[in-house]
Amino acid sequence: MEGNKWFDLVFDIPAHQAFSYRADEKGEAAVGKRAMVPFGNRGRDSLGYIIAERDAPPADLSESAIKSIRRVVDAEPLFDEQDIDLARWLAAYYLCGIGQAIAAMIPSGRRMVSFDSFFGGSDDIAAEALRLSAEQQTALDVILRDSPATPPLFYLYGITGSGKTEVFLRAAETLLQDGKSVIYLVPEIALTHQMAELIGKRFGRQAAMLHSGMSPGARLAEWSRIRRGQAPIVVGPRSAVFAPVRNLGMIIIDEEHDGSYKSGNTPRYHARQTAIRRCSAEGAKLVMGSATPSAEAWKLMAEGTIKRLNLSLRLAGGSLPDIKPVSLEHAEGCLTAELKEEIRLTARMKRQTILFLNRRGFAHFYHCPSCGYEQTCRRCSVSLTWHKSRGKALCHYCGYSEPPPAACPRCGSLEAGYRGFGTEMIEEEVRRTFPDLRVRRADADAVGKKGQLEETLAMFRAGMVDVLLGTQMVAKGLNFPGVRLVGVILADTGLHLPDFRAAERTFSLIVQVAGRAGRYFPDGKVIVQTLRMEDPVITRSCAVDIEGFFNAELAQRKALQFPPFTRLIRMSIRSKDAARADAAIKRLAGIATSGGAATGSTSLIPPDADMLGPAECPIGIINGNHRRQLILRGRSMGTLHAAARIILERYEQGRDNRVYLEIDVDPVSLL
DNA sequence: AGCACGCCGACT
DNA sequence: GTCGGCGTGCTC
Repeated sequence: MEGNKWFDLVFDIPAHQAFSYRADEKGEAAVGKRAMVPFGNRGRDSLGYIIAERDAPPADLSESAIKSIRRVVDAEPLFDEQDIDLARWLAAYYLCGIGQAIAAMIPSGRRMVSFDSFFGGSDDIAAEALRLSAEQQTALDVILRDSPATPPLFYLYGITGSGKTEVFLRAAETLLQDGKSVIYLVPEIALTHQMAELIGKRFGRQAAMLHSGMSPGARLAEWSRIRRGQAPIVVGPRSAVFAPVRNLGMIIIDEEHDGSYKSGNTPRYHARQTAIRRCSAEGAKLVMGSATPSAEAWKLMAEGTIKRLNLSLRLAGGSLPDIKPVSLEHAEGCLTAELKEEIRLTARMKRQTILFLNRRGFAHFYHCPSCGYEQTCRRCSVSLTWHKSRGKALCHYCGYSEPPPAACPRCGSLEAGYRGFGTEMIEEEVRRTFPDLRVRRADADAVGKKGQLEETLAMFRAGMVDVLLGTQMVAKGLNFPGVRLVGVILADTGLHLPDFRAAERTFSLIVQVAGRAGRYFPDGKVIVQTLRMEDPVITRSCAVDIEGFFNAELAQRKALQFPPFTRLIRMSIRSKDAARADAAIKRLAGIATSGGAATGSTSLIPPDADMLGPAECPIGIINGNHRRQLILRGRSMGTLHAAARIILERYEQGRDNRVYLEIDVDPVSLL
């Protein structure tokens, strides 16, 4: 009948199918809009994404079974065919529902909210008169040249301070002049602001920012502005890879090695992988950059798939700081004599110190020397962490706490106590050793309150703090001109983690932290304290020998058949009930190796692949959830995908409702 | 993912 | 007799 329309909708559920609905009465429905519809037995209407229009209802459905769209949410579409295409790819690659993929791509705000644009709507654009160095100019020329590769992949490889950002911005300017759009991805930290400020100055109102701290309504407003073509350059963290720019010319991935480019929840997409796909579908270039590339990128550069562009000089006149490994073996506390001496010297020079503590792994745990007892969380099986200010031992995964034991609970020894290095303990030792210095701590505990981190960093930048003590968050990308000394309290924490990327992460962390020192002066100094002076990861990171590190690391990965030489799909099971978790992972493994009990057929694992596990996860219990995992490992993602799809399909029939299955394609951490 | 349906055991 | 835990299956 003329005027009658039907639409296919998808929902944010694991199901891999669309549902057909009759058009709404007002006739506002259209592909790309969201709509409220009755769905299943749910009490209230569900939010669906309209992905297709049709002239007739599906043949296999009776007319009466089809419900109508109740209300259309959006006045204008939020996504188009190209976006739906990308969602289909995401769903197929990351093994999730199409609706889940769309939901991850689209802002969640229901109504647009006007907000103070970060850029203040200014039109005056600061013209950078800076001349590029020869290296920068060469890199820029290569990036802008037509390339036959699809997509063209480039990597600005250079030490911190070598001027990567300027090359990115120049390339962006040129593309914008050609009427193209640019997406500039940054890691998910304070860096977004720093970068946004720079880009706001440079591009004025043409720039848009999609920040995780924005309200859903503000995000939606910015999204619409981008979609209308009013902001051809977009800055943001990983989700900005979905920014609805028109005529995409280039995606930039700054600090490519950063772990925050991989999503931690479904769909667990990687912004790099997604960017490659987008660039290839839309004919755009992909330009990445870092001083410490990921192993994946390094291998692709070695093979020539990614064109490597070297930036070797520090522009501000500073040179790479001297990085000195120092043994912590015979130190009394957690500060070696060398480090203390340098802190003193730095203070006398009226300059600043950053002390970096990598807390992961085994920092500050309760240990009994006579019987070996360790105080661990009864729900999470990890060591409890001693927090002196609260007078409690805390679990870092679930928040469980216990009072400190007076004596060893198992053998009664009075020699038991807390060992290791926590930020609090170091803070105390630094304050005790240097009573006249102004010390501030920046870690997850100290920045609990909103704006406290910003305040601490602002004070540090303004020179009101002499020693900044902190974890990862002080390591990344922040530039403090007054810093002379960086001290790494214990470099080898994390090297013992049961994860094949432990060495890569430790290496890159040390090099990145070292880059914080002496960016603007030639006298930067880095002290790396370690209990493993001979460990090649430590010695090579102190020598900033990336070549040497990756030669060894990639040889190791190849020998052990780990990425980037293989691909992984991790399937993990989570349940409050240990027996259920065991049963579920066993069933999953059974399906993989024998096709499932019912069929009795042969293994679903492809000939060029194998299965690791099933096993308890390295952290066996988190928040009362028992965790099990198995890993499919193979040479090609194509065959792995095919196998995983069949395994999951069979697993779905007759699954236990109190068990959760999570799929991680290309997992970045196995913890 | 929700959520209802329908099936068995143990309680006011 | 019914309340309620738990497996099963569907959602246009």
